[in-house]
Amino acid sequence: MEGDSIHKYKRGVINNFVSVDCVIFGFDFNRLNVLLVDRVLIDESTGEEIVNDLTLTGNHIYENEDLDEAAARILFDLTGLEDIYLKQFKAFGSPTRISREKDKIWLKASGRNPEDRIVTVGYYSLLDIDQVTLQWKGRDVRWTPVAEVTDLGFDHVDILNEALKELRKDLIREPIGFELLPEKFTLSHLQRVYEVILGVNLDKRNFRKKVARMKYLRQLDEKQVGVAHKPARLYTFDKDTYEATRRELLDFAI
Amino acid sequence: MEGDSIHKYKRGVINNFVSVDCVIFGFDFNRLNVLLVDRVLIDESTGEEIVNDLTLTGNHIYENEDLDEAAARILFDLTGLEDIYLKQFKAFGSPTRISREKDKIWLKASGRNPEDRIVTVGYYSLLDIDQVTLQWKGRDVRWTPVAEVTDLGFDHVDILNEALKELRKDLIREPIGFELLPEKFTLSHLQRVYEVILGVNLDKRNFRKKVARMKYLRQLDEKQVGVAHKPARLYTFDKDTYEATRRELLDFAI
DNA sequence: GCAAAAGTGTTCGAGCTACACCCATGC
DNA sequence: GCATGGGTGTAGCTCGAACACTTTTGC
Repeated sequence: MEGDSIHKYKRGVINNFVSVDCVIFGFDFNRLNVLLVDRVLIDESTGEEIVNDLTLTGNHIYENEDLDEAAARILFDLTGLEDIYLKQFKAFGSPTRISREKDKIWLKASGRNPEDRIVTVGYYSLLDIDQVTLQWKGRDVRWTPVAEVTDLGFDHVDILNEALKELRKDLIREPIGFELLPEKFTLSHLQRVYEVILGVNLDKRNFRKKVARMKYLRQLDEKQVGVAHKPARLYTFDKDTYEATRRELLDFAI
Repeated sequence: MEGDSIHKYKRGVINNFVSVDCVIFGFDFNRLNVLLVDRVLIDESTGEEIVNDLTLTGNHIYENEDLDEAAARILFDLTGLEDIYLKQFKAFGSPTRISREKDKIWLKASGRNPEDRIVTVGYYSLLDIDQVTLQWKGRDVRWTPVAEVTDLGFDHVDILNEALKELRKDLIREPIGFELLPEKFTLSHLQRVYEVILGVNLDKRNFRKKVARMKYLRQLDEKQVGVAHKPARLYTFDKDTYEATRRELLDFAI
């Protein structure tokens, strides 16, 4: 996997002034989760933990690499996945982004100058939670329910919150919910995606009537197997149908 | 005005790696326009024009300045206006953003290294076209109909197109159309904003029924004066009512 | 046979679409 | 008095909201 990555993605001279941070969302049918990496720094002499918290996954860009490429590279390094839903949502450039002591200590220990001004570009990603390799540059990676995230390194709580806002907006307007599910999914699972992320309860019958109108959600001749209840029909997203039937200008709301 | 600007906005050490570009939209009841600045370079010895085209307005950020501040500063320098609708819409970071010969010549003449990698953050702005001072750093500034823009310096055509896409999306979803109009406006003018930007024809009666439902568009006890037809009632946007009555989750569309 | 989730129809009201004529003003 | 845009209502249809019961499977 790492070998592929080295060939597939450009590596080159690091740009020290611009980075990309990825907010990677996964869904476990009960909660929305975000992929975070452990940030641990131990004092060599005393054995004391100086830093021990979590961050998003991010990286400086390479000089020969576009922003979208950098985000795809980070996502690939972290998950081994490609062709994943990935969207740039906001650039963060406050001059005081890095002001907490532990962030400065961490940067110094990583051979960086904590006084450097770094502008970071945020991407969020949606993927099927069951496909991920939880390893990144020797650091532990873990899924954490978004609702339980309280503090993160750097300004990553801000970045996560902005990603969430954008995700909620996009989820309402564009068909992306199933990006968090396996390729074949049930309508109940899809409904859960909307309920959990938007924090609402939806009526099952009304939801299904709505789906029936979306021709691009295609019913398959397959059912769930091995479940202790009436097995549900499986659906899939049909991209061609979506492209063909999407109405460019829906209603507008002033 | 310039004096104010120097006091109001931070000036400091320039960050050479990140810039902000502003796509400033104005509306003249027939067309959507964008504010562009002339880029002219004349060979001192021969008197020959080496470069003569147009660009968006942009600038490097200062080290002590946030991205939003930089955008507001640029907008202020260019228009003398503050508290104007301004929205970050996308970061542009292709390593080949600056590859055309005339862009390199221009940068060299401005004392920059054209091989430097610069990531730029795009903002778009909506304002009343009649309030603008058309002067910027000694360069001529002009309103140009968006439909007539064919080529611009650097990658500014890409930036403009992305801004337009974002504007159209936002216009449908959020009440921002009147940002392009004077504080008091008629419903016909508002309707024109939607028609021109979205490229559609709207029914006058249906449009007005819709507006009647939006309590935040408040009818004033004032009418147009000096027009050669029945004078129209004036409306204004009531921000408090908007904040109070906005429904956070409208309908969702899968 | 029981626990668990799948699947299905109707009624009501709000809002979208389409469509045509009279009104107030300046010149 | 005429040219110009302002201002208004109705009918049909689609879609959203609310609401309860039967079906199929594993155990």
